[in-house]
Amino acid sequence: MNIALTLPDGSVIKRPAGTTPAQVAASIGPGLARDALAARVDGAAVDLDVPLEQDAELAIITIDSPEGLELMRHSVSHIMACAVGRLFDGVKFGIGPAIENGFYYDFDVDGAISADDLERIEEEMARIVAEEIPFERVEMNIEEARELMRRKDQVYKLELLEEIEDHVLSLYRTEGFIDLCRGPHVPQAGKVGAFRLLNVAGAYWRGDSARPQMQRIYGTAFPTEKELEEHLERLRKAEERDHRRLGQELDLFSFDEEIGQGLVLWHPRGERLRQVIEDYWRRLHAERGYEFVRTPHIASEKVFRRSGHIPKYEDMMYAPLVIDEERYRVKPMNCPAHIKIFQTHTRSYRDLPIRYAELGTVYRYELSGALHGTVRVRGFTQDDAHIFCTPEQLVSEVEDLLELVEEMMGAFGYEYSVYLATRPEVSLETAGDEEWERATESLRRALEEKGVAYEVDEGGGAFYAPKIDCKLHDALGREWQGPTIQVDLNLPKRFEVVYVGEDGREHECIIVHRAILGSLERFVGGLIEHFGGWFPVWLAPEQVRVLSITDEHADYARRVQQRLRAVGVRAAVDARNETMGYKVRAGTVDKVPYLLIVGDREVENGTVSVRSHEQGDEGPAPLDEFLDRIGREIAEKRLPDDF
RNA sequence: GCUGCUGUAGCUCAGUGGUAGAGCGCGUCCUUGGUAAGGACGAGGUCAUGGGUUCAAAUCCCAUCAGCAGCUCCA
Repeated sequence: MNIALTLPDGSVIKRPAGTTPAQVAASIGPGLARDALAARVDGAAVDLDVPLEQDAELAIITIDSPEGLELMRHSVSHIMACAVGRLFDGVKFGIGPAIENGFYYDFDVDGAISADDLERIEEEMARIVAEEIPFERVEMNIEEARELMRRKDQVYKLELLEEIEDHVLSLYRTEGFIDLCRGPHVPQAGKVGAFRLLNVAGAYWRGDSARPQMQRIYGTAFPTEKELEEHLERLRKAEERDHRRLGQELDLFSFDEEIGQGLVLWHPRGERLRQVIEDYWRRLHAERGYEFVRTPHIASEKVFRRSGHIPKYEDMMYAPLVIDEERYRVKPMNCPAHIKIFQTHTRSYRDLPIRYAELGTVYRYELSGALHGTVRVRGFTQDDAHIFCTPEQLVSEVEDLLELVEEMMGAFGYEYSVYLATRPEVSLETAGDEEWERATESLRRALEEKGVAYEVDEGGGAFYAPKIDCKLHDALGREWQGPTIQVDLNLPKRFEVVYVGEDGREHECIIVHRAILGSLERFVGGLIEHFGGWFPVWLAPEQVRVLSITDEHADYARRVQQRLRAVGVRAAVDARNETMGYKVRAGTVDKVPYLLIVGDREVENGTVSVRSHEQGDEGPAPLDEFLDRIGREIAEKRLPDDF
């Protein structure tokens, strides 16, 4: 009896029942036979040797598809597990999935797996590949599987089996290593591409810090050695952009053991960068009717009890300071203080909206292992603001915010995507369904009115607020937490924040809590990586460096510096007794966007010889012309060409 | 916080029981130079901190502190 197989191109072929996908692939061509890893039959992924018994849609999976790549990586994780089983005694296996860009496998072994072991494991894997060890699918019922894993003393697999309901399940055997697995897998180890083990780290069994910690080995695999190399090259490139590395190389910030973990020391260059950002931030906020306030770093615990932060977030707050027998806390947020300022007067609806902004430095406890450069720290500066408004004003306030977000993020060359995050499952109950609904609707309306494309993040809101979250896409294609706009449903009630309405009665105020940059520390860290340290001119800590060719040109160089400084350009002079090549290199290593070389010709003609990061040597230009040009670039916040 | 790795000059790193090293940077001198490293000489170290083992510790052991990777991807 023949069955009809429909191929992805729509053609139909007839084959005897019992034909396997491998045979079909072979009949189509030797190339496909060689590249085939698995098959898709009526949408379900299966092994190549599964007999086809009835009419079906059939697609051969090769390494060139995302699906094939993932499958191959998963198979490599099994090969790695097999190798680890060969090399170490009494290994207990956890799980080993394919992940984005690679795979991992968790092992429980005596002692630890070291970075040196990775090489041995890789070599063993290479042998397994060379031996073309087959991947054998074994089906058994759950009792047999349990018996097997009991016999092999695979406690983690037994635990996983506890949770499986299917009666018949599949296992894959790669020589001595047999693993519960849905499959499919490559037919034999020789079919996998180029792989590399990357690192080993601890990982809790099932991500639970109460459970045993296992050794997780991460690896990556690609169809070809070339693609693998390209990927490793990308990893190296990302490392070169690491803000921690650039922060040191460019002398932007540091940390010090005696100062404490997660506390940033901003050096002059880093602080200059920050101030440029802050000045820009202040200007935009002033233009949009914000008023600036400043509030203390510590406050009586009373206020944080009232705000609800102590009961909810005490774990993240620092221990109390006792002052005159009263307990104080280092502030973890600025909101209560802004509310107190609001409440120093009776507010009429005529006064609203009131927008208070503060670059407020707050301190929060983060697990020591979670700290990361300036991106995850224990003390950071929020670009915080609270908008006090009437319900009627809410939509237009949010619209205004969306404009602000667009303007600011554009200036830094960020694209971003927008999410409307709705009420989470566990959420503040003092605000009723209706209130949650109203606030969420206002956010939605503002997005619609502004024509902002957004996705709904169902249940992704804060405990106390629906919000609009923006995720920034950086130059390396990664995502960063960006601007957030939250309608606070908690604080107005707790602090009884009210205004007098047209009707002469008190009404509860709406408080919008928002941050555009988030934390200055994190934002600057992200910017460093986004630009790889080559900041656009408007941001660069040192915008211009004037290089004198010999001692005789030092005075002219300093005059040029003065002219630049007079128009607000951050300029330095390198009059060191060194060669031009040396100074040009130094300026390049320091990532200064413009180097101006001055020698006899320039002194004589009142020019500067321009070397820009983007163009290289541009030749001489009259100083006035250069002043115009850089002034324009700074005013326009011109971004590098590839942004 | 947990697991593993790491901590030597300002930076990057070598040194693995027996007198502390290199390159870069820094200083001085020579050199006065035209777009990514000119030459010579020199200064610079409680080898993260505190204990321990040893005739002897940067090196071995313990603790502490800090940094790095991961702890999110699930049969």
